[in-house]
Amino acid sequence: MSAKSGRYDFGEIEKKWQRHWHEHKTFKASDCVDSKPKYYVLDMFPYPSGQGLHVGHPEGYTASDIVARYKRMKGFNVLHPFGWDAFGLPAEQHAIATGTAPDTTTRKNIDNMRRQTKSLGFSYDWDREIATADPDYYRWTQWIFLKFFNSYFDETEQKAKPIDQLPIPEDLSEDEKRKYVADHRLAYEADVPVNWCPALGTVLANEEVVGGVSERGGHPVVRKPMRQWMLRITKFAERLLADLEEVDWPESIRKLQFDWIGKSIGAEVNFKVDGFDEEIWVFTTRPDTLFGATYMVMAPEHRLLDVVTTDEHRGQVEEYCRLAATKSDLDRTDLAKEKTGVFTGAYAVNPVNDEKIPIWVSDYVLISYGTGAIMAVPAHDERDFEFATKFNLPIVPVVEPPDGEEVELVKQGKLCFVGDGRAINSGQFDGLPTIEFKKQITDWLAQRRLGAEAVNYKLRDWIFSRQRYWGEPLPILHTENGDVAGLSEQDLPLKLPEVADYKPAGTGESPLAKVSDWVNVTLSGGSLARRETNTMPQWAGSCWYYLRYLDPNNDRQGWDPAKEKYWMPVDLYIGGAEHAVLHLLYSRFWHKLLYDLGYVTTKEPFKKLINQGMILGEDGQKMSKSRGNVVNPDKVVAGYGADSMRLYEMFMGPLEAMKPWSTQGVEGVYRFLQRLWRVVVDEETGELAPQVTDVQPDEATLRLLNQTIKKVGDDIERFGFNTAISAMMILVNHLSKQDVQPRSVVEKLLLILAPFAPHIAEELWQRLGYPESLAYEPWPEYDEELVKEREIELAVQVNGKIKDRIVVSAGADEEAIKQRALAGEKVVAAMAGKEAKKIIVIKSRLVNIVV
RNA sequence: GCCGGAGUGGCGGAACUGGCAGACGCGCGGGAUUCAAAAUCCCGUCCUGGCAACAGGGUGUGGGUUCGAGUCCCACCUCCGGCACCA
Repeated sequence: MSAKSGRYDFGEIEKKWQRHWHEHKTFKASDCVDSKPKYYVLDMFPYPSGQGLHVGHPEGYTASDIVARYKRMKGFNVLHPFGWDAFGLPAEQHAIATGTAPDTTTRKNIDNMRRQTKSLGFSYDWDREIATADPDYYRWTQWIFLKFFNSYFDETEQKAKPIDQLPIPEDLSEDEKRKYVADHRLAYEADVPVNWCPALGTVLANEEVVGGVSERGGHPVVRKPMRQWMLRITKFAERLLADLEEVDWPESIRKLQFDWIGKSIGAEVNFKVDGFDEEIWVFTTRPDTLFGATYMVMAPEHRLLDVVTTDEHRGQVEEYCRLAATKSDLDRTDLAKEKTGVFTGAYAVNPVNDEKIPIWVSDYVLISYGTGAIMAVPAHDERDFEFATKFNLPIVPVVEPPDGEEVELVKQGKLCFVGDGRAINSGQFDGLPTIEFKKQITDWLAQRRLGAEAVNYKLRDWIFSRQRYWGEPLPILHTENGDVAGLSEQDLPLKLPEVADYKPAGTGESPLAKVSDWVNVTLSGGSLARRETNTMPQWAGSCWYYLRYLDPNNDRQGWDPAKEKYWMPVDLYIGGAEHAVLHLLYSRFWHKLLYDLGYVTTKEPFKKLINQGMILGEDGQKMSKSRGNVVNPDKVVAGYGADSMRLYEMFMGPLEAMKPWSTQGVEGVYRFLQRLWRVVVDEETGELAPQVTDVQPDEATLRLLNQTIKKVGDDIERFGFNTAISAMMILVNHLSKQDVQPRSVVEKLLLILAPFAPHIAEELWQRLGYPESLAYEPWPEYDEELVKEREIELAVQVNGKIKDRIVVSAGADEEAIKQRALAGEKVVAAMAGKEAKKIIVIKSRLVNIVV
């Protein structure tokens, strides 16, 4: 045991204050307090993995915690909650392998990660902790699903409405009515191609398929249409796009969402099929190139393909389609660069010139975009050009490029040109500029009912079901007469049943299908029904968790409207960039439904968004078990304490940047905290250091203190935590060199350090004689006058090179500065007798003498 | 291929709307303290030449604008991230 009993014992101190905060409920957030402005700081909640917390997690959590603690000191009523994204594949896979219930695994993992999270001293209101796999939580996830199921989208008002307000055409039979309603629900069933692995008897997610075979086991995977639940997110595409204008998000994330939604404006054009009473619609963004359409391509899955194919070509076409079905999306694109396709034997009639063009089938046309068929204009589309070249199809140029040497090549059909220009080979439209031509031809088509302006989005409807056990059951019944009914809200939650084993049913159904006494239901009237056995995807619970935090224990509503009105929107949302598209888009989508139905009052859920960067291993590589470079937060906390861990993660570099871990770097901030400790505490005795007295600080100290208070506050506001810490280091370095430590300076230092390193700040604050926690102490003010220097050193340049330095008073006028600068010996020497042509004086910076 | 972001000492990184490049930390070198070590403290540390004063060079590369460029403009190189036949 060391003789120095007063050392910085972070272990004891951190335990003590974590207990204190817990027992005093220091960070309990009070709802609807009108005397203070509110501030809602949210972390992206983690999946409770068996690996436990990763050093990447505390990075974002520390940043948000600093803001939360800072805002409390600035007088805000802060909501800072935490919870668990508890449904997920790993627990289910563990269950399949070991038989342990996912619920058991998940609880165990949550307990461990909660312990780890608490050990870092974040100021969460733990009374609001939630877990998405908890029936009291997923009851409301199911409730929102029923809102989707029981709503339709009113196109004219561009908003969701309750399904009972849907106008139904008069002359429909009961069956037709039911179908009409089903077709308008925002949650609906459809057959869509999914990754089906016959060997595993299950459907795989895209990331589980590598090179056409399953990631686990390497079994073949085919695209197979299967019945899935879908959410009609495409109806909200326009609003999801438009409202991106309202959020304060990184430009890159907004762009990502913008591109993901992928709006394009063009026209749909009707081509008759020669010799058939059929017509094929195509979508194009370049209706001005219609005269250059020399063939047509249909996707292998196109409804009319089988109809138009001639007997002579049927064998080839069917073989091609069969092959295409075995390709994953990835094979269709990346791996198979070379275009493939076969002729169907059929011809379409180009509506602008009545020319017959051959119809081909190729998988470079996607069934899921536009109409599933295209008019091919090889002269002005790279993909069509490649295809036409390979299969010797004609190339007719119809756009003359503005100028440049490639004009002739384009006109000869030897070069593909995709830009704007003037129309050629286009009959009466010749000479029109592209933009004008687009308008005219669209009108021309519309008048003849051969086409119309059309908008398409890359965004697809969301496949909202998984053939899994460990997810929210869809609250749906399939009745004997073939009807699909939502459960009534009183019957929620629909809990997951216990199952004998977690293996998939093998039929493509979830393990729930094997639980017959759960699946089979007798309705009140005595008729039978089957429960939906699909469960929701992992994204579901995270789509609305920020709302449940507002009122986590409410068993009558998902949340109290008054609390929603008070707390929303989330003022600051911090999390990883990997959720840039899906999670953020999906929750925006859910939020908009809830907005339309009047359950929330803001259009957008998250006002400001920050993405923390990834933390790499000490070797600069991505952390992974196989590389053996994973840093365990528990070890860091045990070795240096939570305050050092927090401080180091913030000191590493800008929050958004990707940066490598360095254990020696942790030691650096640890030394900083020890130095601070010794400024305040006598290490030998453990008493308050005798140098800490009530003296007035000297001027240099006072100026530095004021500058530091200003810088730390400003830096927190702009999330520049690394530079804030560096400023505090400068102040502590300065103080540690002084013989006396003015109490007033030390106290203010502790207050501005508290958001970063709260345990040591609380401990020293208490040792200075304050009985209460500093969590709600007002943030120190600074004196603007004391931030400015009294005397300033200026560099004196001659022709841009520094030759001398002068010290002037802060108020010195330009003329005086010039005189001082010119008087210096070194300057005189550097000017070598020449006349000063121009003298530039930048007050507080430098003087430049041009000769 | 397309779209973002970034290139600054041995390392992580600072540098406000163009104004003293390298703050702060790590590492390294030297010293103090110590029987010795750990810890701590002090000094030094962009590169080149010089014992030194000092001189010259320097923010991925090449140009440009400017009294002055890490910062602005043009062209290019490299790395990272995302998307990937969306007609």
